[in-house]
Amino acid sequence: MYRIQIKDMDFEQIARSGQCFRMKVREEDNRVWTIAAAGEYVEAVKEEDCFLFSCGEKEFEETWAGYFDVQTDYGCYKRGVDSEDSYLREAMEWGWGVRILHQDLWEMLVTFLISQNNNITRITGSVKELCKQLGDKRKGTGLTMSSDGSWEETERSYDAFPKPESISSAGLKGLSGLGLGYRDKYILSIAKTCGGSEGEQWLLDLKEADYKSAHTMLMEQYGIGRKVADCVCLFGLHHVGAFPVDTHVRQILEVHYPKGFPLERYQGYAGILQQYMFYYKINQISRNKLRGT
DNA sequence: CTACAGGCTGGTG
DNA sequence: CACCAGCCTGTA
Repeated sequence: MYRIQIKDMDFEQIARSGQCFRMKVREEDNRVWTIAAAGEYVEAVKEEDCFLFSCGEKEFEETWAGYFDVQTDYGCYKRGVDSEDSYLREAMEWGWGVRILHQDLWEMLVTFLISQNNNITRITGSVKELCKQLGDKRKGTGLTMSSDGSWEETERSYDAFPKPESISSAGLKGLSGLGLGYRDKYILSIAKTCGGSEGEQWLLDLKEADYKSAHTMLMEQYGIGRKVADCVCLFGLHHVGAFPVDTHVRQILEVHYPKGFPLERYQGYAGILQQYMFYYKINQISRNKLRGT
């Protein structure tokens, strides 16, 4: 186990911000967050003023510190926002613990192909089922509270995200029943692109490319348009200047930024601000419930 | 029942 | 170029 203090971070908010679909609370104990990413698995709980992870310090530093973007000070971004911009201010206040995760590129390609013209509930279900059907079964370590009230490490099994080759060999037939709908052919196509040594090289090239070239490379792929390409850039390549415009963000822009979002002002990190606004928007319903309206 | 999901493709004007 | 019908299907 490993304890660490991380500012500006909240699991609930990150999990509900629509950037990852494999982070959820344990059914048996809703204090425990389960996180599966890039073939690894970890569980974590929030304590007084820090977080407790089920892994050791070494694994945390090698895998999860990067994943949760802990080295980045989000306070800087928040302070840089226009004090006159009340919408963005409110959004950041509401989603104070939102961060942009460093997620696996291949997983983001598949996940955001699934996300198109789709809703979060169904995306989550499809990703879960995809891993269950085609991913490796693995053993990981989780957290369980013992009778004396202290946390202890316990073994868990989980489904890893399937490799490109697993999806390719499954074919359209193997992808049916996952609730993918017409997106199945896009998933199969990207699996073929990413599979083998040639596919690995393509992924490496993508990682080395700058935002603009990466976006172009992504747009060339079957089923990937402007929005999905931007999501992959932001969540899979950590080009935080990428600013995905979906139906929600478009509505936000129409209502709150009729003259356009000030991208020039926030050049290089507008994607982070987009995430606060997106989170604020999609959780509007639960926010209204809290207010009693 | 209809409308709509963190859109994209392919065809048309 | 701009425009847009059609697409799978679960959920509100």
